[in-house]
Amino acid sequence: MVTREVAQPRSETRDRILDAAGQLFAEQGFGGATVEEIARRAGVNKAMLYYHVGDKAELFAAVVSAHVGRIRTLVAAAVAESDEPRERLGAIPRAFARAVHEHPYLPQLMLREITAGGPNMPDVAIRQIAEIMLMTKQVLDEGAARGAFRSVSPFATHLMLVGAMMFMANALRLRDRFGDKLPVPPSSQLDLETLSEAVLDIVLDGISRKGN
Amino acid sequence: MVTREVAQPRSETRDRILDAAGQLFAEQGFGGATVEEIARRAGVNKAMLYYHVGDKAELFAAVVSAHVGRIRTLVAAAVAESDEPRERLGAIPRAFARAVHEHPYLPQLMLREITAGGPNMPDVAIRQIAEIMLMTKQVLDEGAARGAFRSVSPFATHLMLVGAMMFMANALRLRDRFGDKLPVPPSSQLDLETLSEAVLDIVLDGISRKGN
DNA sequence: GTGAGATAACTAACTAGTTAGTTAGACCGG
DNA sequence: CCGGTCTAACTAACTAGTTAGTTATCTCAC
Repeated sequence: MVTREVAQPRSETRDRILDAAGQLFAEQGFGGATVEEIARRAGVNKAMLYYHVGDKAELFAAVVSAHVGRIRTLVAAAVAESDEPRERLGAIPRAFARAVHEHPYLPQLMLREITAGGPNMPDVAIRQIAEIMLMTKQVLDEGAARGAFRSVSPFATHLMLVGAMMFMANALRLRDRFGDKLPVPPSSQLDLETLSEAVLDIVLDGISRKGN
Repeated sequence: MVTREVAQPRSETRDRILDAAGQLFAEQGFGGATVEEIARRAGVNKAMLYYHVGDKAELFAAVVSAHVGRIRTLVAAAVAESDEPRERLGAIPRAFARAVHEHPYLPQLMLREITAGGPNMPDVAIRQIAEIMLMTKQVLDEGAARGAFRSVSPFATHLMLVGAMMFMANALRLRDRFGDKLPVPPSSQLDLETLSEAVLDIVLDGISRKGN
Protein backbone atom coordinates (compact mmCIF):
# COMPACT_ATOMS: atom_id res chain seq x y z
CA MET A 1 0.00 0.00 0.00
CA VAL A 2 2.63 2.47 -0.95
CA THR A 3 2.71 3.27 -4.63
CA ARG A 4 -0.57 3.55 -6.41
CA GLU A 5 -1.07 6.79 -8.17
CA VAL A 6 -2.53 5.71 -11.49
CA ALA A 7 -5.32 8.23 -11.75
CA GLN A 8 -8.37 6.45 -13.09
CA PRO A 9 -10.58 8.48 -15.42
CA ARG A 10 -13.40 10.13 -13.51
CA SER A 11 -16.95 8.95 -13.98
CA GLU A 12 -20.22 9.54 -12.24
CA THR A 13 -20.35 5.96 -11.02
CA ARG A 14 -16.78 6.09 -9.75
CA ASP A 15 -17.52 9.28 -7.82
CA ARG A 16 -20.57 7.72 -6.21
CA ILE A 17 -18.49 4.72 -5.16
CA LEU A 18 -15.73 6.91 -3.69
CA ASP A 19 -18.21 8.97 -1.71
CA ALA A 20 -20.05 5.98 -0.31
CA ALA A 21 -16.70 4.39 0.52
CA GLY A 22 -15.56 7.53 2.35
CA GLN A 23 -18.65 7.50 4.53
CA LEU A 24 -18.45 3.82 5.30
CA PHE A 25 -14.72 3.67 5.91
CA ALA A 26 -15.19 6.58 8.32
CA GLU A 27 -18.09 4.95 10.12
CA GLN A 28 -16.77 1.41 10.29
CA GLY A 29 -13.05 1.56 9.59
CA PHE A 30 -11.18 -0.28 6.86
CA GLY A 31 -11.81 -3.68 8.34
CA GLY A 32 -15.32 -2.96 9.52
CA ALA A 33 -16.69 -1.66 6.26
CA THR A 34 -17.68 -4.35 3.78
CA VAL A 35 -17.25 -4.00 0.04
CA GLU A 36 -20.78 -5.29 -0.35
CA GLU A 37 -22.24 -2.52 1.80
CA ILE A 38 -20.19 0.18 0.09
CA ALA A 39 -21.50 -1.01 -3.25
CA ARG A 40 -25.06 -1.14 -1.93
CA ARG A 41 -24.83 2.41 -0.57
CA ALA A 42 -23.38 3.62 -3.87
CA GLY A 43 -26.22 1.87 -5.67
CA VAL A 44 -23.99 -0.31 -7.81
CA ASN A 45 -23.26 -3.97 -8.14
CA LYS A 46 -20.26 -5.13 -6.15
CA ALA A 47 -18.39 -6.21 -9.24
CA MET A 48 -18.66 -2.67 -10.61
CA LEU A 49 -16.64 -1.47 -7.70
CA TYR A 50 -13.78 -3.71 -8.76
CA TYR A 51 -14.34 -2.68 -12.36
CA HIS A 52 -14.24 1.07 -11.70
CA VAL A 53 -11.82 1.41 -8.84
CA GLY A 54 -9.98 -1.73 -7.85
CA ASP A 55 -9.79 -3.87 -4.72
CA LYS A 56 -10.61 -2.71 -1.22
CA ALA A 57 -7.14 -1.32 -0.53
CA GLU A 58 -7.06 0.65 -3.78
CA LEU A 59 -10.50 1.98 -3.00
CA PHE A 60 -9.37 3.18 0.39
CA ALA A 61 -6.21 4.76 -1.01
CA ALA A 62 -8.24 6.57 -3.66
CA VAL A 63 -10.63 7.99 -1.05
CA VAL A 64 -7.88 9.17 1.29
CA SER A 65 -5.77 10.70 -1.49
CA ALA A 66 -8.72 12.64 -2.81
CA HIS A 67 -9.46 14.16 0.59
CA VAL A 68 -5.88 14.96 1.52
CA GLY A 69 -5.39 16.59 -1.86
CA ARG A 70 -8.50 18.69 -1.34
CA ILE A 71 -7.31 19.83 2.09
CA ARG A 72 -3.89 20.74 0.72
CA THR A 73 -5.52 22.92 -1.93
CA LEU A 74 -7.82 24.60 0.59
CA VAL A 75 -5.00 25.33 3.03
CA ALA A 76 -2.71 26.72 0.33
CA ALA A 77 -5.46 29.02 -0.94
CA ALA A 78 -6.43 30.16 2.55
CA VAL A 79 -2.86 30.95 3.60
CA ALA A 80 -2.24 32.94 0.44
CA GLU A 81 -5.17 35.22 1.15
CA SER A 82 -3.47 37.32 3.79
CA ASP A 83 -0.10 38.83 4.50
CA GLU A 84 -0.43 39.17 8.25
CA PRO A 85 1.23 36.32 10.22
CA ARG A 86 -1.56 35.86 12.77
CA GLU A 87 -4.22 35.76 10.08
CA ARG A 88 -2.15 33.41 7.97
CA LEU A 89 -1.76 30.98 10.85
CA GLY A 90 -5.46 31.19 11.65
CA ALA A 91 -6.27 30.41 8.02
CA ILE A 92 -4.88 26.90 8.43
CA PRO A 93 -7.33 25.51 11.01
CA ARG A 94 -10.10 27.44 9.29
CA ALA A 95 -9.33 25.74 6.01
CA PHE A 96 -9.53 22.41 7.79
CA ALA A 97 -12.83 23.44 9.30
CA ARG A 98 -14.15 24.21 5.83
CA ALA A 99 -13.05 20.84 4.51
CA VAL A 100 -14.78 19.16 7.44
CA HIS A 101 -17.88 21.20 6.78
CA GLU A 102 -17.97 19.88 3.22
CA HIS A 103 -17.40 16.27 4.27
CA PRO A 104 -18.40 15.73 7.90
CA TYR A 105 -17.00 12.22 7.93
CA LEU A 106 -13.51 13.49 7.14
CA PRO A 107 -12.04 13.73 10.67
CA GLN A 108 -13.18 10.23 11.44
CA LEU A 109 -11.73 8.86 8.22
CA MET A 110 -8.40 10.61 8.64
CA LEU A 111 -7.96 9.90 12.32
CA ARG A 112 -8.78 6.28 11.76
CA GLU A 113 -6.05 5.92 9.19
CA ILE A 114 -3.52 7.88 11.23
CA THR A 115 -4.29 5.78 14.27
CA ALA A 116 -3.87 2.64 12.26
CA GLY A 117 -0.37 3.78 11.36
CA GLY A 118 -1.21 4.53 7.76
CA PRO A 119 -1.11 0.98 6.36
CA ASN A 120 -3.34 2.04 3.51
CA MET A 121 -2.08 5.59 3.17
CA PRO A 122 -0.68 6.10 -0.32
CA ASP A 123 2.59 7.96 -0.86
CA VAL A 124 0.84 10.83 -2.62
CA ALA A 125 -1.16 11.49 0.52
CA ILE A 126 1.94 11.40 2.70
CA ARG A 127 3.64 13.87 0.41
CA GLN A 128 0.66 16.21 0.57
CA ILE A 129 0.47 16.02 4.34
CA ALA A 130 4.16 16.95 4.46
CA GLU A 131 3.41 19.93 2.22
CA ILE A 132 0.65 21.10 4.55
CA MET A 133 2.97 20.85 7.53
CA LEU A 134 5.59 22.81 5.62
CA MET A 135 3.07 25.60 5.13
CA THR A 136 2.60 25.87 8.90
CA LYS A 137 6.36 26.00 9.31
CA GLN A 138 6.71 28.75 6.70
CA VAL A 139 3.98 30.84 8.31
CA LEU A 140 5.65 30.45 11.70
CA ASP A 141 9.15 31.25 10.38
CA GLU A 142 7.87 34.27 8.56
CA GLY A 143 5.98 35.44 11.64
CA ALA A 144 9.10 35.02 13.74
CA ALA A 145 11.19 36.94 11.21
CA ARG A 146 8.67 39.75 11.32
CA GLY A 147 8.79 39.81 15.10
CA ALA A 148 5.19 38.69 15.57
CA PHE A 149 5.88 35.20 16.92
CA ARG A 150 8.40 33.82 19.32
CA SER A 151 10.35 30.76 18.26
CA VAL A 152 8.35 27.58 18.81
CA SER A 153 8.38 24.02 17.50
CA PRO A 154 6.49 24.09 14.18
CA PHE A 155 5.72 20.41 14.45
CA ALA A 156 4.18 20.80 17.90
CA THR A 157 2.29 23.90 16.84
CA HIS A 158 0.87 22.25 13.76
CA LEU A 159 -0.19 19.16 15.66
CA MET A 160 -1.75 21.33 18.31
CA LEU A 161 -3.91 23.18 15.86
CA VAL A 162 -4.77 20.35 13.53
CA GLY A 163 -4.46 17.42 15.92
CA ALA A 164 -6.56 18.98 18.62
CA MET A 165 -9.17 19.81 16.02
CA MET A 166 -9.27 16.27 14.64
CA PHE A 167 -9.44 14.90 18.15
CA MET A 168 -12.23 17.27 19.07
CA ALA A 169 -14.28 16.51 16.00
CA ASN A 170 -14.21 12.88 17.00
CA ALA A 171 -14.62 13.43 20.71
CA LEU A 172 -17.77 15.46 20.03
CA ARG A 173 -19.41 12.31 18.78
CA LEU A 174 -19.14 10.93 22.28
CA ARG A 175 -20.90 13.95 23.73
CA ASP A 176 -24.33 12.34 24.02
CA ARG A 177 -22.89 9.50 26.02
CA PHE A 178 -21.80 11.92 28.74
CA GLY A 179 -25.34 12.88 29.56
CA ASP A 180 -25.30 15.00 32.70
CA LYS A 181 -22.01 13.92 34.21
CA LEU A 182 -19.92 16.19 31.99
CA PRO A 183 -18.19 19.50 32.64
CA VAL A 184 -19.10 20.67 29.15
CA PRO A 185 -21.45 23.35 27.84
CA PRO A 186 -24.39 21.20 26.73
CA SER A 187 -24.23 21.46 22.96
CA SER A 188 -25.19 24.94 21.89
CA GLN A 189 -21.71 26.44 21.57
CA LEU A 190 -20.02 23.10 21.27
CA ASP A 191 -19.51 22.99 17.54
CA LEU A 192 -16.16 22.40 15.90
CA GLU A 193 -15.79 25.99 14.73
CA THR A 194 -16.20 27.46 18.22
CA LEU A 195 -13.78 24.95 19.66
CA SER A 196 -11.12 25.45 17.04
CA GLU A 197 -11.40 29.21 17.48
CA ALA A 198 -10.81 28.71 21.19
CA VAL A 199 -7.74 26.62 20.43
CA LEU A 200 -6.47 29.18 17.92
CA ASP A 201 -6.95 31.93 20.48
CA ILE A 202 -4.81 30.13 23.04
CA VAL A 203 -2.15 29.14 20.51
CA LEU A 204 -1.86 32.63 19.04
CA ASP A 205 -1.57 34.09 22.51
CA GLY A 206 0.93 31.40 23.45
CA ILE A 207 3.29 31.92 20.54
CA SER A 208 3.08 35.67 20.12
CA ARG A 209 6.09 37.74 21.07
CA LYS A 210 5.17 39.71 24.14
CA GLY A 211 6.54 43.00 25.42
CA ASN A 212 4.91 45.65 23.26
CA MET B 1 -22.28 -2.04 24.85
CA VAL B 2 -23.23 0.31 27.57
CA THR B 3 -23.70 -1.40 30.89
CA ARG B 4 -21.25 -4.07 31.75
CA GLU B 5 -19.50 -3.48 35.01
CA VAL B 6 -19.61 -6.90 36.60
CA ALA B 7 -16.03 -7.05 37.82
CA GLN B 8 -14.81 -10.58 37.23
CA PRO B 9 -12.46 -11.95 39.88
CA ARG B 10 -8.84 -11.31 38.92
CA SER B 11 -6.66 -14.20 37.89
CA GLU B 12 -3.27 -14.53 36.29
CA THR B 13 -4.79 -15.99 33.15
CA ARG B 14 -7.36 -13.21 32.92
CA ASP B 15 -4.64 -10.58 33.24
CA ARG B 16 -2.59 -12.16 30.49
CA ILE B 17 -5.65 -12.20 28.24
CA LEU B 18 -6.45 -8.54 28.95
CA ASP B 19 -2.91 -7.46 28.23
CA ALA B 20 -2.66 -9.39 24.98
CA ALA B 21 -6.07 -8.04 23.99
CA GLY B 22 -4.95 -4.47 24.71
CA GLN B 23 -1.97 -4.81 22.43
CA LEU B 24 -3.89 -6.43 19.63
CA PHE B 25 -6.92 -4.15 19.77
CA ALA B 26 -4.47 -1.23 19.60
CA GLU B 27 -2.54 -2.66 16.68
CA GLN B 28 -5.47 -3.94 14.63
CA GLY B 29 -8.59 -2.28 15.96
CA PHE B 30 -11.70 -4.01 17.29
CA GLY B 31 -12.65 -5.47 13.94
CA GLY B 32 -9.14 -6.20 12.82
CA ALA B 33 -8.00 -8.13 15.87
CA THR B 34 -9.11 -11.75 15.93
CA VAL B 35 -10.10 -13.58 19.07
CA GLU B 36 -7.95 -16.47 17.91
CA GLU B 37 -4.82 -14.31 17.73
CA ILE B 38 -5.50 -12.66 21.10
CA ALA B 39 -5.77 -16.08 22.69
CA ARG B 40 -2.60 -17.25 20.96
CA ARG B 41 -0.63 -14.22 22.12
CA ALA B 42 -1.91 -14.71 25.66
CA GLY B 43 -0.89 -18.34 25.44
CA VAL B 44 -4.35 -19.74 26.15
CA ASN B 45 -6.96 -21.71 24.29
CA LYS B 46 -9.57 -19.58 22.57
CA ALA B 47 -12.36 -21.08 24.63
CA MET B 48 -10.60 -19.94 27.81
CA LEU B 49 -11.03 -16.41 26.70
CA TYR B 50 -14.79 -16.86 26.71
CA TYR B 51 -14.56 -18.73 30.01
CA HIS B 52 -12.51 -16.05 31.81
CA VAL B 53 -13.71 -12.81 30.28
CA GLY B 54 -16.65 -13.08 27.94
CA ASP B 55 -17.24 -12.35 24.28
CA LYS B 56 -15.20 -10.00 22.13
CA ALA B 57 -17.17 -6.89 23.12
CA GLU B 58 -16.90 -7.64 26.84
CA LEU B 59 -13.20 -8.24 26.39
CA PHE B 60 -12.76 -4.88 24.73
CA ALA B 61 -14.80 -3.09 27.38
CA ALA B 62 -12.75 -4.70 30.14
CA VAL B 63 -9.50 -3.57 28.54
CA VAL B 64 -10.64 0.00 27.98
CA SER B 65 -12.12 0.36 31.47
CA ALA B 66 -8.94 -0.87 33.11
CA HIS B 67 -6.83 1.67 31.25
CA VAL B 68 -9.14 4.63 31.72
CA GLY B 69 -9.36 3.83 35.43
CA ARG B 70 -5.59 3.71 35.70
CA ILE B 71 -5.25 7.09 33.96
CA ARG B 72 -7.83 8.64 36.25
CA THR B 73 -5.89 7.48 39.28
CA LEU B 74 -2.58 8.74 37.90
CA VAL B 75 -4.01 12.15 37.00
CA ALA B 76 -5.69 12.59 40.38
CA ALA B 77 -2.48 11.74 42.20
CA ALA B 78 -0.34 13.98 40.02
CA VAL B 79 -2.64 16.99 40.37
CA ALA B 80 -2.74 16.59 44.15
CA GLU B 81 1.04 16.82 44.39
CA SER B 82 1.30 20.54 43.97
CA ASP B 83 -0.50 23.69 44.98
CA GLU B 84 0.72 25.95 42.23
CA PRO B 85 -1.76 26.33 39.31
CA ARG B 86 0.79 26.10 36.52
CA GLU B 87 2.38 23.00 37.99
CA ARG B 88 -1.01 21.44 38.63
CA LEU B 89 -2.03 21.93 35.00
CA GLY B 90 1.29 20.56 33.80
CA ALA B 91 0.79 17.50 35.95
CA ILE B 92 -2.14 16.41 33.80
CA PRO B 93 -0.34 15.81 30.49
CA ARG B 94 2.62 14.43 32.43
CA ALA B 95 0.40 11.88 34.10
CA PHE B 96 -0.87 10.86 30.67
CA ALA B 97 2.73 10.61 29.47
CA ARG B 98 3.51 8.29 32.36
CA ALA B 99 0.52 6.08 31.58
CA VAL B 100 1.66 5.92 27.96
CA HIS B 101 5.14 5.07 29.09
CA GLU B 102 3.75 2.11 31.04
CA HIS B 103 1.61 0.90 28.17
CA PRO B 104 2.89 2.21 24.84
CA TYR B 105 -0.12 0.89 22.97
CA LEU B 106 -2.48 3.05 25.01
CA PRO B 107 -2.82 6.11 22.74
CA GLN B 108 -3.59 3.89 19.79
CA LEU B 109 -6.16 1.91 21.74
CA MET B 110 -7.89 4.96 23.14
CA LEU B 111 -7.89 6.98 19.96
CA ARG B 112 -9.26 4.04 18.04
CA GLU B 113 -12.20 3.76 20.36
CA ILE B 114 -12.83 7.49 20.46
CA THR B 115 -12.69 7.64 16.69
CA ALA B 116 -15.13 4.79 16.44
CA GLY B 117 -17.59 6.82 18.51
CA GLY B 118 -17.23 4.64 21.57
CA PRO B 119 -19.48 1.76 20.52
CA ASN B 120 -17.64 -0.51 22.93
CA MET B 121 -16.90 2.09 25.57
CA PRO B 122 -18.51 1.04 28.86
CA ASP B 123 -20.31 3.57 31.05
CA VAL B 124 -17.69 3.28 33.79
CA ALA B 125 -15.05 4.48 31.36
CA ILE B 126 -17.20 7.40 30.24
CA ARG B 127 -17.74 8.41 33.83
CA GLN B 128 -14.02 8.30 34.53
CA ILE B 129 -13.20 10.35 31.46
CA ALA B 130 -15.69 12.94 32.66
CA GLU B 131 -13.95 12.97 36.03
CA ILE B 132 -10.58 13.58 34.40
CA MET B 133 -12.02 16.46 32.40
CA LEU B 134 -13.50 17.87 35.58
CA MET B 135 -10.05 17.92 37.15
CA THR B 136 -8.75 20.08 34.32
CA LYS B 137 -11.68 22.40 34.81
CA GLN B 138 -11.04 22.67 38.54
CA VAL B 139 -7.34 23.41 38.04
CA LEU B 140 -8.23 26.10 35.51
CA ASP B 141 -10.94 27.67 37.69
CA GLU B 142 -8.67 27.68 40.68
CA GLY B 143 -5.84 29.21 38.65
CA ALA B 144 -8.20 31.89 37.38
CA ALA B 145 -9.43 32.63 40.90
CA ARG B 146 -5.84 33.02 42.01
CA GLY B 147 -5.11 35.38 39.14
CA ALA B 148 -2.66 33.07 37.39
CA PHE B 149 -4.81 32.17 34.40
CA ARG B 150 -7.12 34.16 32.21
CA SER B 151 -10.58 32.76 31.56
CA VAL B 152 -10.51 30.11 28.82
CA SER B 153 -12.69 27.24 27.70
CA PRO B 154 -11.80 24.28 29.95
CA PHE B 155 -13.08 21.84 27.36
CA ALA B 156 -10.89 23.31 24.62
CA THR B 157 -7.90 23.50 26.94
CA HIS B 158 -8.25 19.91 28.04
CA LEU B 159 -8.65 18.64 24.50
CA MET B 160 -5.67 20.68 23.43
CA LEU B 161 -3.40 19.17 26.02
CA VAL B 162 -4.67 15.63 25.93
CA GLY B 163 -5.99 15.50 22.37
CA ALA B 164 -2.87 16.93 20.81
CA MET B 165 -0.83 14.46 22.81
CA MET B 166 -2.92 11.48 21.73
CA PHE B 167 -2.81 12.69 18.16
CA MET B 168 0.95 13.15 18.30
CA ALA B 169 1.61 9.76 19.83
CA ASN B 170 -0.21 8.23 16.88
CA ALA B 171 1.17 10.56 14.25
CA LEU B 172 4.69 9.70 15.34
CA ARG B 173 4.13 6.21 14.08
CA LEU B 174 3.85 7.65 10.57
CA ARG B 175 7.22 9.37 10.92
CA ASP B 176 9.22 6.77 9.01
CA ARG B 177 6.92 7.06 6.05
CA PHE B 178 7.85 10.72 5.63
CA GLY B 179 11.46 9.91 4.84
CA ASP B 180 13.15 13.09 3.68
CA LYS B 181 10.16 15.11 2.57
CA LEU B 182 9.22 16.21 6.06
CA PRO B 183 9.76 19.48 7.93
CA VAL B 184 10.42 17.59 11.14
CA PRO B 185 13.52 17.10 13.26
CA PRO B 186 14.55 13.57 12.22
CA SER B 187 13.80 11.53 15.33
CA SER B 188 16.25 12.43 18.07
CA GLN B 189 14.15 14.99 19.93
CA LEU B 190 10.87 13.76 18.53
CA ASP B 191 9.64 11.73 21.45
CA LEU B 192 6.27 12.19 23.06
CA GLU B 193 7.65 13.83 26.20
CA THR B 194 9.46 16.58 24.30
CA LEU B 195 6.42 17.23 22.17
CA SER B 196 3.99 17.38 25.04
CA GLU B 197 6.31 19.74 26.90
CA ALA B 198 6.31 21.99 23.84
CA VAL B 199 2.52 21.91 23.80
CA LEU B 200 2.34 22.59 27.52
CA ASP B 201 4.71 25.52 27.11
CA ILE B 202 2.51 27.14 24.47
CA VAL B 203 -0.71 26.45 26.36
CA LEU B 204 0.61 27.79 29.67
CA ASP B 205 1.84 30.91 27.92
CA GLY B 206 -1.45 31.21 26.07
CA ILE B 207 -3.69 31.01 29.11
CA SER B 208 -1.59 32.89 31.64
CA ARG B 209 -2.80 36.28 32.75
CA LYS B 210 -0.38 38.82 31.37
CA GLY B 211 0.62 42.20 32.76
CA ASN B 212 2.69 41.41 35.82
C1' DG C 1 -29.52 4.13 -43.15
C1' DT C 2 -28.74 -0.36 -41.71
C1' DG C 3 -26.80 -4.40 -40.01
C1' DA C 4 -22.55 -6.74 -38.21
C1' DG C 5 -19.21 -6.33 -34.98
C1' DA C 6 -16.81 -4.17 -31.20
C1' DT C 7 -16.76 -2.33 -26.56
C1' DA C 8 -17.97 -0.33 -22.11
C1' DA C 9 -21.06 -0.97 -18.22
C1' DC C 10 -23.41 -3.99 -15.69
C1' DT C 11 -25.51 -8.41 -12.98
C1' DA C 12 -26.20 -12.82 -10.53
C1' DA C 13 -24.11 -16.45 -8.74
C1' DC C 14 -20.24 -18.61 -7.10
C1' DT C 15 -15.65 -19.87 -4.59
C1' DA C 16 -12.39 -20.06 -1.19
C1' DG C 17 -11.12 -18.54 2.97
C1' DT C 18 -11.89 -16.52 7.54
C1' DT C 19 -13.93 -15.80 12.13
C1' DA C 20 -16.93 -15.50 16.40
C1' DG C 21 -18.72 -18.43 19.28
C1' DT C 22 -19.98 -23.42 21.07
C1' DT C 23 -19.56 -28.03 22.81
C1' DA C 24 -18.25 -32.46 24.40
C1' DG C 25 -15.10 -34.19 26.91
C1' DA C 26 -10.09 -34.56 29.11
C1' DC C 27 -7.17 -33.43 33.09
C1' DC C 28 -6.14 -32.80 37.85
C1' DG C 29 -5.76 -31.20 42.71
C1' DG C 30 -8.08 -31.89 47.02
C1' DC D 1 -15.15 -38.24 42.63
C1' DC D 2 -16.15 -33.54 41.96
C1' DG D 3 -15.60 -28.75 40.54
C1' DG D 4 -12.75 -25.74 38.29
C1' DT D 5 -9.67 -25.26 34.37
C1' DC D 6 -8.52 -26.43 30.09
C1' DT D 7 -8.43 -28.41 24.90
C1' DA D 8 -9.57 -29.95 20.16
C1' DA D 9 -12.81 -29.94 17.01
C1' DC D 10 -16.73 -28.17 15.19
C1' DT D 11 -20.46 -24.95 12.92
C1' DA D 12 -22.82 -21.24 11.18
C1' DA D 13 -22.28 -17.02 9.25
C1' DC D 14 -19.83 -13.78 6.77
C1' DT D 15 -16.71 -11.61 3.23
C1' DA D 16 -13.24 -10.43 -0.53
C1' DG D 17 -12.75 -11.25 -4.90
C1' DT D 18 -13.96 -13.75 -9.50
C1' DT D 19 -16.38 -15.16 -13.49
C1' DA D 20 -19.54 -16.22 -17.10
C1' DG D 21 -22.73 -14.07 -19.30
C1' DT D 22 -26.12 -9.90 -20.44
C1' DT D 23 -27.48 -5.29 -22.07
C1' DA D 24 -26.84 -0.91 -24.10
C1' DT D 25 -24.34 2.05 -26.94
C1' DC D 26 -21.27 3.22 -30.43
C1' DT D 27 -18.67 2.49 -35.10
C1' DC D 28 -18.35 2.05 -39.73
C1' DA D 29 -18.31 -0.57 -44.08
C1' DC D 30 -21.56 -1.11 -47.62
